[in-house]
Amino acid sequence: MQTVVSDCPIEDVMRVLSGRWPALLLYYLKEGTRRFSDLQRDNPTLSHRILSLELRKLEQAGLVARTAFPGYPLRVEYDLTPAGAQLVPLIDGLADWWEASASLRARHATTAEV
Amino acid sequence: MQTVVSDCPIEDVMRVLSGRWPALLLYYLKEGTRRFSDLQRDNPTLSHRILSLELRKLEQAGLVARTAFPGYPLRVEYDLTPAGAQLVPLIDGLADWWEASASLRARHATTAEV
DNA sequence: AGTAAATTACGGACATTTTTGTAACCAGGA
DNA sequence: TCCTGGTTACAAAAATGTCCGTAATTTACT
Repeated sequence: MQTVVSDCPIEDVMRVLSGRWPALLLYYLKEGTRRFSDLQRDNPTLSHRILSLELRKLEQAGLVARTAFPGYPLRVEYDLTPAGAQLVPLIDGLADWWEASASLRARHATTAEV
Repeated sequence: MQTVVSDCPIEDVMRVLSGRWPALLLYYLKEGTRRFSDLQRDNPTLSHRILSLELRKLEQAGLVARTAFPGYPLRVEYDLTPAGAQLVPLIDGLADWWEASASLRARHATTAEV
């Protein structure tokens, strides 16, 4: 997913949102500021290395802001940027569509055919 | 991206939309009925094997309908299902958000910092 | 006082799994 | 023979994970 094959902006969007974690992380962050370890505890199946990589990706995309505090045990906080906050309702929309269209999808799904 | 780690429907949504092709294919299909070979020509960098797999994924998810006609040179048509058609505007929303938030994202992006 | 251990947020090397792609093959007509 | 819409076997690449190390400081123990 590195080369661009169309000029649609949707391709850039999916480059950032693709994968299991980005949308989920945005969901956790929409609740407010979270520390690295909070996010780690929130989803135990996500290794800290991947968490780190995903956060960096979201940061570079400008959706998440990282704030590091100097001090004893390190402390780093993550928040949504304004752009990230704007995105959240759109993702909510997708989730709502998924639930609302469940019967519609089931009717047309391959596996549902008799 | 096969195991479920949360109970959020967004995870199911991303399982279907993740990757470079799903959103793009929906975009082509929103213009109307497309044949396999049409979609192949529309994006030349997509191998016909992957096209086949992606279409099958979208079909199983109930977003795309496949219609095979009997006959000489095979003919198979793909269309959006009602659920798929409902999804398109949401994807458009993401694309719009991406363009509208460009400056906002740039301001917060890691690489933009001085 | 000295030493060991814990905490937090990573980074690097490496292994494994998943995804994506390539090449070749099939059917059944025109 | 070519066309269409696939499939299968195999190869490459990308995503994801495990394990270990590091920094600086507090706490725990003796």
